[in-house]
Amino acid sequence: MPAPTLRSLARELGLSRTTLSDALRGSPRVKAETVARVRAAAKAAGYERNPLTGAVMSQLRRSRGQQFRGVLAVIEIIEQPQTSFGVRYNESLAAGIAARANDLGFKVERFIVGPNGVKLGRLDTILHTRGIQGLILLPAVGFPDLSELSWHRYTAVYADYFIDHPPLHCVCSDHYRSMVALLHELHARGYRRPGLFMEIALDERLQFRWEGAFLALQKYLPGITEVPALQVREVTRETFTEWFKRYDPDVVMGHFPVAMDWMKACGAKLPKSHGFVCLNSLRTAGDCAAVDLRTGLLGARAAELVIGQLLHNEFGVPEQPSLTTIPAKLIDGPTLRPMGTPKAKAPANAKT
Amino acid sequence: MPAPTLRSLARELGLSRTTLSDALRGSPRVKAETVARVRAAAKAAGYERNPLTGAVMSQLRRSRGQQFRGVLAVIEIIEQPQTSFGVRYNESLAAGIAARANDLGFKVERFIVGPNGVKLGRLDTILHTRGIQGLILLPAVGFPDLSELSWHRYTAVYADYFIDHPPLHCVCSDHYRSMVALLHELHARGYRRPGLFMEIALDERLQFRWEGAFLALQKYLPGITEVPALQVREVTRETFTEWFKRYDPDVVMGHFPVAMDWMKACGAKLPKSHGFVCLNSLRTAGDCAAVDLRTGLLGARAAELVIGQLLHNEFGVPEQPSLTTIPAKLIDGPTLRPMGTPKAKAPANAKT
DNA sequence: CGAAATTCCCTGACGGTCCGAATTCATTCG
DNA sequence: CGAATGAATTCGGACCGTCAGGGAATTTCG
Repeated sequence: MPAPTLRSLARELGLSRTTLSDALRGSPRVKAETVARVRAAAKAAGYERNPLTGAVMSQLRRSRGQQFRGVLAVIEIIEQPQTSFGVRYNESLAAGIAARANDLGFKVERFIVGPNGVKLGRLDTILHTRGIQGLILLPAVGFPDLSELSWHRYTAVYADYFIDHPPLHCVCSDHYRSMVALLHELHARGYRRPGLFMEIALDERLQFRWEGAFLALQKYLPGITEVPALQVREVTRETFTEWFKRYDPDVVMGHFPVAMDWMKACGAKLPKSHGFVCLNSLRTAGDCAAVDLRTGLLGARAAELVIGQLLHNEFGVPEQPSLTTIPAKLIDGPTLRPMGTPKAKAPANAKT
Repeated sequence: MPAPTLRSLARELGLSRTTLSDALRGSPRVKAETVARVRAAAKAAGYERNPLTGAVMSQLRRSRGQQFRGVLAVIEIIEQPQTSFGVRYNESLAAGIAARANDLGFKVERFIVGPNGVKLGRLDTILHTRGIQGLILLPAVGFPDLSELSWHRYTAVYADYFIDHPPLHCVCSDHYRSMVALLHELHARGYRRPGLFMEIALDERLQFRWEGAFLALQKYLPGITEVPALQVREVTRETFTEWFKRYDPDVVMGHFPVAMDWMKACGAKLPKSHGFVCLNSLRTAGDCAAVDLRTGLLGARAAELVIGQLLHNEFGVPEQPSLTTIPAKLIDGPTLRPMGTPKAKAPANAKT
């Protein structure tokens, strides 16, 4: 059975398509009794109005091709003061979202939930009155709870690993794969004692994907000397220096570029004697090799997903949430030996 | 002067509205020269295509058609004889694909590439003559190369972790997350010496995500006694038994249910003294706890992605491939202690 | 040279909206 | 009492950009 349309439904009821349209939108032009009859029949026939279609038609009809844009809400949940890095990360995501949304005929509006923004209940009414149905949630500290929103009205994507309240589709960088690719690259450049330092909280929210990949690859890349990862609550100069001197990694990976100074203070020459890679290019000033998490692309993909769902009239919490990931990319820099550089010590009896 | 519309512009140029529409979207139905002329005129007149309007219209036109909207090709690349498990896995995926595709008005057809099927070049012509544009590639052993196909005609998804020739969107189970969830569950049930055995080849194609998660979580779950993973080229009774006796894990995870027999032969009682979880429910006969990789859901999601791209006229290799994953689910079974069972040894001085 | 394939463009139909016109029915006024 | 006014409802026309199918003109091939 083909999906019912306004016209087919009108024929069945012996009314005109116009009356149906007006009735379903609750126009005062139509008698209340007729409205009720039409709505009941529509429900019985399984007719579903696509609000986006309606909006487009309306604007089209009214204003002669004047550029009409749909609206996406980009929502930030800010419970505590943000770090400057967190701000950069979210801005970069938002820029990617805005760019892709614009290509697809949407504009974005930012909302902030929390002490310095609106309450969740207030957001719900704002979105409702503005007719906004597509939401993109920027990563929040901890595990946010948005189950209060009237989800039957919205379709949404969370730009982080997972969210349980409610369980939504997520879009995030593929940290595991990125670490794997990074280690392969470093290995190809001749590094054999890769070291990883990290604040536990950063990796914990990723379910330790950075370290998980690091541990597994240390085992399976040929010729590696294992260096235990430095995982601490807070990375300080003292703990780093102690670790660095004790295990002497030939390349260091971590989030904080300041570690380069600490390494130099230990006598390391970058890139001659040691290498360094920052695990997030947004934390650097461009003066070292770094991992680009492709936040712009992530935002773009998030926008695509939400807009696709809007066009297909899919609202509410998905039956089965999925996670969409994009691998990161290494940005080369002056803190790494280039490819093909002879290793510090040429292997005596190399055996591939 | 009011904003120009497709129709007004068409009148000026002496063309039909359809030709304008096709030209502006770059359809191959219109001569290149005409396209250029139209585009120039549109620019001069200040006509701007509204992508949202176009998308909505397209959606509307298509959905109105009969329920049959096209055919998806499900393609298997079989270079070597398949294992019976491999067959089950692919069949389960295919079933999920077919079900979801059917809901969305698509039919599926199976194709086999390889010694017992068609050559790649032949497949290309078959797909072309049949007018099939949406492809879903089932997992292949190794890293298949499909770059020969005329990709500008197709839109595709690969049902595995990654493919480089060409780089396509992929859909796969989230093995890392699944292992994390499994270890948390086992921990909650009181197990403290989880053990993992695996054939290297199985984990290698997943970039060691099973073991990566295992290694990381062993470090961070409280009260765990670490048991080294048994990673071997081929799991035999001898190697398993030696490992099992030496480290005495209190719960064993692995792909091969036969290990239960080997454990029993060592004196283990399931579930009383030891637990067992099979890492892929398709390998079991339903007689043990197992991880359900949700192949049906994966197939469904793959179908959704391809159909979404078809409906949006997105063909060719994506600009940036992404990976979509779905977490697995533990199927409880008689080889695990239920929740809340007192541990074998109550901790003397428990400290949460 | 005739038949078949290809290239290129057009007509017709479509869904949901807005606006003006048409229809019905009650009320008011000459 | 008949006609005019007005309010309450419903309908028809026109419109947006798209898609499916058709047809004329050109090229290719037997």
